[in-house]
Amino acid sequence: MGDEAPGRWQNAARPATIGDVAALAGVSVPTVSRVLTGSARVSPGKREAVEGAIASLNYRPSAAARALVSRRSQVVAILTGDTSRYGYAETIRGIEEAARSTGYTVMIAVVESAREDDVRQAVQATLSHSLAGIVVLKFDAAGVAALDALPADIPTVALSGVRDVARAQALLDETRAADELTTHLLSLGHRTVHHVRVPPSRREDGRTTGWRRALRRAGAEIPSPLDATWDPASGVVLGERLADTTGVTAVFCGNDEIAMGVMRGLSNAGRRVPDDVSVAGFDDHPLSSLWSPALTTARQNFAELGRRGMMLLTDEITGVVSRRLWSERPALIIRESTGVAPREAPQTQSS
Amino acid sequence: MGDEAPGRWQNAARPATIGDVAALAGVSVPTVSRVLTGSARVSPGKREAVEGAIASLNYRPSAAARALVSRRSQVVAILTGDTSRYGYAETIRGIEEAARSTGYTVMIAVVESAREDDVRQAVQATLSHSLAGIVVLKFDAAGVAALDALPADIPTVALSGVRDVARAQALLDETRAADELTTHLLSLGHRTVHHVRVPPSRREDGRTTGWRRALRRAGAEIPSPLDATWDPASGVVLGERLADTTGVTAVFCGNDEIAMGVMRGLSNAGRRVPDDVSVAGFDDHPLSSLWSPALTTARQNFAELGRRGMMLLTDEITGVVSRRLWSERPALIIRESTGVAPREAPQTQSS
DNA sequence: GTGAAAGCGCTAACAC
DNA sequence: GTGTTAGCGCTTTCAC
Repeated sequence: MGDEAPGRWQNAARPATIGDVAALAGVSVPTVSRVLTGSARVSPGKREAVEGAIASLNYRPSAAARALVSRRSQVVAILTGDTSRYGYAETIRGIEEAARSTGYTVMIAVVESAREDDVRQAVQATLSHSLAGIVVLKFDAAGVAALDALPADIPTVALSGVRDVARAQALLDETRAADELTTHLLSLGHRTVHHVRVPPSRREDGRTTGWRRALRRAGAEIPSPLDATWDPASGVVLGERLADTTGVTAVFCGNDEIAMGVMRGLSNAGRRVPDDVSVAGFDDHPLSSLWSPALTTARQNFAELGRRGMMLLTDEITGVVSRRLWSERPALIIRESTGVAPREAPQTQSS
Repeated sequence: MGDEAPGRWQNAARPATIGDVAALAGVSVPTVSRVLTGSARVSPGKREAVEGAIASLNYRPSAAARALVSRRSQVVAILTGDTSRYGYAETIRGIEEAARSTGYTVMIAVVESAREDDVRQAVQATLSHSLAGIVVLKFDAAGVAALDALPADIPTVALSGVRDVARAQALLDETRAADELTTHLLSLGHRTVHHVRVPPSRREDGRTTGWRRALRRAGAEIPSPLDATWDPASGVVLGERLADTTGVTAVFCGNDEIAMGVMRGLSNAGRRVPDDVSVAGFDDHPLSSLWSPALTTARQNFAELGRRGMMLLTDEITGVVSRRLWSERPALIIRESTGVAPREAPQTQSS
């Protein structure tokens, strides 16, 4: 034995197993398991021995083995079309916070587009990892498609702006908020409100629906919405175009970043905000209050949406009976970018 | 048999296993495994039978069982102090993109603070999930502490602005970029450059070091840096304070969002940017080019940092010999917020 | 309370 | 090429 290389196998990087703990503590493997999971009473003496062994071996139970045998997991997946844009990132932060405080770990699966192979790839990758449940961000077409592709037998929560009775859901009532914001603009004397929308998740998003509803109720003309991309710079071109359009005195934008682009475009074209044109955004982005002029908007509490969604998911997982719905109305934030309509609509300045 | 409730067990929600596939295809379990993993040649006939069975059973291999037996995993963890702020979110997006294109799934573990229990909790939670490797965002004190707490025997990559020879690393050379930006400001005739920094990851971050180095080299006075929080609004107060300080004609801010706050504060105090005071940021935030005046900054390609970091991790995992380092210098973006120094330093306006 | 035995779904080692 | 055997690290019966 003296010939053997010292610790050739013993000191290998193999992590300690439950068997090592049991051996060191002088108990059986199931007893260690009972201490770990608290599934049954263990005598104080053995419990201490086990805890000592765990500490001295720096033992960590294998999540893979646990998931395999118990058919349960402490991992929740987030299925989403994006991770870094403001609303998405904040929602993910909320989910992660609530998950961590409940002992879950989050896994992220990005659905690149609503194309069938992208959706299938994301769903397959997700489902192969034994999961406790799934949170789907139904913020865009990719998220909507992903939710549709999910089997019904796994705990799932949908996060979005549109009610969907089939699943547990947390939502921000953006239709109501957009209605209020548009109505506020009309109350300032604007004859109508133009609309620049971000890429919709379905035919039409709540923000557009609420805007349309408010105009219809007021009997105002309903201009065709302009389509921006997610890139704030796309708003610049649209702002310049709106500056060239007769009768534009108020613009409601799908989010604050697009609104900032639109304001830049308007100002490139010599229009002053809010003197010539009022501009409102949506979300209450952290930079909106610092912008000049500070942006009128509707505050969407995305982090809270994520937290509440995760709480609903916990209910789904544990089988707790709940309303399966959480909803909040974004609050109007009136700042400097909106004001009373100009006495007469400014004329087109270009050529 | 006719008495048995139809499909009482057969149709239970139990997902198909490799055994089900083998039975349906009329082959052995290992043969199915060989088709799945491509670990050995399988005759075309059996391969087709297996693929047919997989499709008709909608079979998905269990990641838990695979990880358990093969001691390998297709999951990489991201250890980070934050998920939603701009640089973090973009970096995570880059990691996820590169991971997905290589067949990995990402798991997120947030380290709440650099406090020992927060770090231990996050590290333990991470390591219990059998992982292929770990990417650590060393952007803040929490990330630095987490990296230190990680065992050396698991593939790891550090992402940050400071060189660290012990580990594979991707970095953005912010020291050089901050030096360049400061030097640019001095070349515009400013006698010195004030500095507002974001919370540093260590004693001092590269941005501050580069700023200090440029001032020292030029023989300029080195003012004490001002400390902002991560909240852009914290810049407003500092901007107002700088407006009250004699001799402030140029300010270099730790990131663009703080710079926007500082500009708002300066403008609250009646200072014009860049006529009275030049302001530079760092990062090239998507809104920086839309701000009025458009922000001078250094572009940090965080998404690329994430992608490159993930590629380095793949090398670490597969044992490919590589330089274990990727680095890029942020490019200077000169826009409207910086200009030549005013003829004489503006006097304090307050009281 | 505690241990022995079984087995989760899969891959690795080894025959043939 | 293909099947048989063994076993990854745990939890879960089931005796005692």
